[in-house]
Amino acid sequence: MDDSSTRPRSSRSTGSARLTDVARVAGVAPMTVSRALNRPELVSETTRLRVQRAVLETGYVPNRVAGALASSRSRLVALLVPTVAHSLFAEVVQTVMGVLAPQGYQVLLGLTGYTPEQEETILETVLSRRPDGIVLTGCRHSTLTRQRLQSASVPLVEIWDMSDDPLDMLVGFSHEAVGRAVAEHLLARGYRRFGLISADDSRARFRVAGFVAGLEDAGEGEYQLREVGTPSSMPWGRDKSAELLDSHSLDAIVCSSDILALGVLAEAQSRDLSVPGQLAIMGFGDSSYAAASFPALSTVRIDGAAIGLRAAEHLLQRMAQPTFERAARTLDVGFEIVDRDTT
Amino acid sequence: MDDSSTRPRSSRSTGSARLTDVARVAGVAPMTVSRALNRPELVSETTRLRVQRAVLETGYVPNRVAGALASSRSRLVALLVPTVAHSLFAEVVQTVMGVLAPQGYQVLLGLTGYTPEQEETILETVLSRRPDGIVLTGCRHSTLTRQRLQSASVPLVEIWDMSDDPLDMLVGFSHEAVGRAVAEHLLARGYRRFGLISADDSRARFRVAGFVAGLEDAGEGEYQLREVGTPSSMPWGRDKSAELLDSHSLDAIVCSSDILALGVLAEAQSRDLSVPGQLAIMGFGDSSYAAASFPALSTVRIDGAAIGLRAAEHLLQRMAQPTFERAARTLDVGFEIVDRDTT
DNA sequence: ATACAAATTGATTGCGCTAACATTTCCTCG
DNA sequence: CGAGGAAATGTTAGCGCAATCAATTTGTAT
Repeated sequence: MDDSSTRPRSSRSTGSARLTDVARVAGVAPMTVSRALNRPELVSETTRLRVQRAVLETGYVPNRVAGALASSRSRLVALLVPTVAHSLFAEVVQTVMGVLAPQGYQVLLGLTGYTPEQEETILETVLSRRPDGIVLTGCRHSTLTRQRLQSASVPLVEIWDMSDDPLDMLVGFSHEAVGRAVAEHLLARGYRRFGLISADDSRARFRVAGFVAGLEDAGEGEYQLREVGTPSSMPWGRDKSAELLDSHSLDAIVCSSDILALGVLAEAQSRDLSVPGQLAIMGFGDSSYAAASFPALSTVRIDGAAIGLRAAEHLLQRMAQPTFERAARTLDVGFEIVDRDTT
Repeated sequence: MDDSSTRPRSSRSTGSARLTDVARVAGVAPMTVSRALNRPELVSETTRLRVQRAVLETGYVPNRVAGALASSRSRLVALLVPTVAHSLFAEVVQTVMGVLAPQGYQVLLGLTGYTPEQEETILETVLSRRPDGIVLTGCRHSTLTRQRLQSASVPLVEIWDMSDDPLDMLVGFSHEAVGRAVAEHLLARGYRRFGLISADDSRARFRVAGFVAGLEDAGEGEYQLREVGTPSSMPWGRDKSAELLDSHSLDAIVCSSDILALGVLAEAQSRDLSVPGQLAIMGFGDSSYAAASFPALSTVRIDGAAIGLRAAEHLLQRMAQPTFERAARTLDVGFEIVDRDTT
């Protein structure tokens, strides 16, 4: 009999169909419904179909909140990036989600800005959701952040950076190496007097440090540094380059992002400086528009998709085998200097 | 007494500190700890401090999964966009999160691609988390999607589109109106023979339809349409414009995104066509690089930040007052034709 | 047929928290 | 100084699901 008319409900219930409702309609035990939905291979074909029909009839939508509590598996991955308003991080988000979604993981997105304080706050709220895995941008975290991550013992991938002692897994590239490579590249092309325009975030600073180290190693070149606030934008690039050009005689300006470089380019054009004849310009990121600017922007290409892909894959592997391989795994995806028409 | 040495734990427990552990250390009831953390105004100053100290001592991180189950409030907002690899949607994500995070809401991100099927799948998994609110891109949903949204009765904002019968709240602009406005604008400038390069997503198609309607209303102009796949890219723009220019004599090419327009621009330059003298080009979106291309790209500006902001605000209001004002609220944020140097 | 293992289904219990109500403590005022 | 109410705290009982183990059915070999 199917007397589904009366069902007692406490005042705290949400009112929507539950597992037990489906079970009653299908004429099986709640546990069997749970299995039919989550581990169909444990259930006979006939009951599976009956359950399926009952689900449709009741309009049942599983409550994964309850499921997560009961099983201590949230099927949630936290993804923490500074921003999505930057195409490189957007690419990472896009790729990570593309890999995780088919595996049944949902993504809890967190924007940390560029400050450790915000990272700390957001990490706490994120951990309270008990994610099965975390992808975290950067390797420099506050002490509290490191403590929390360690005691949470959640599979973790740090991305977008290199470190000698990652907390768990790591997929990225060395910002210092980028800076050095750019320095060597530009020195080789004969540029000597550099302006540096850098965002005030820690990774951009590492690239600057690498650049300076590159000059020192070569024993050549001099530089002027200007920092800009976040988010980087064309006006920042334009203003700071104007400042630099007004006060110094420069061969080249190196920027911590393509968008800043575009601002520099605009400033150069407004001064009728030939690029790269009178002023060379170097960006960072190889954004989609870098190739389309005129002249086409020289820059450093970072493969955000590769980082996202590998990070997600590592995470999946670790989540599937939580105990296996606790040794840190580090992957350097490298970078590439793209020599277009501004250097 | 503080005999916190032995605490019985079932095999199903996760092992980390719970509310009861904090309560024992603080010497109060679990419920008091819950209140001290979630509704501190209900708790005396002294106990609040004792609880705070106990939290630090135990390293307690609240389990919001359990909290959500018990209270039927997840403090989760689902945000569904086609992609974040497009700066306009990234801007929406950025803004929505910027508004919601300070209010204690976390964001569950879903990428729907541009297909109703994916939207359907993702919506189901999203609903299983029992979000307190949903921001959904677009107004055209499958029947199942509409049913699910209605029976879930979750505060909902549809964005990025206009509709006469929104499911709940709506913040966007009319794609048809964009198409018409572009048609009128270009006709007024004397262009008559148009190429249209459009992505194969429904909203881009509406803009095309609007454009065509604009031509028909004016009784002037002719057009050739080419559709491209997603994601849009410079090569798509370049290839399709080459195809169009090879077979037709055109005054202007209208694209469904700036990145396509950049491809058209590249093709025009490779053919030594003067822009806009021999070929005018129109983009869509006013991406950051539109102003930086050479010549600077004419386009249609959409204020993604405004959409995200208003959508989040509407959602917050509705979530705070679930029963109040069930009447649909619609907001048209409009758009603006940005006339730069390619038209 | 009978015994035994494998496959399938069911009953119980608890994940960690908060709603709802009960109780105690504190304060105010006649 | 005790009544009465407000403020603070405690107790109980789930939220909806899956881990666990028990019970049943099915299949198979002798």
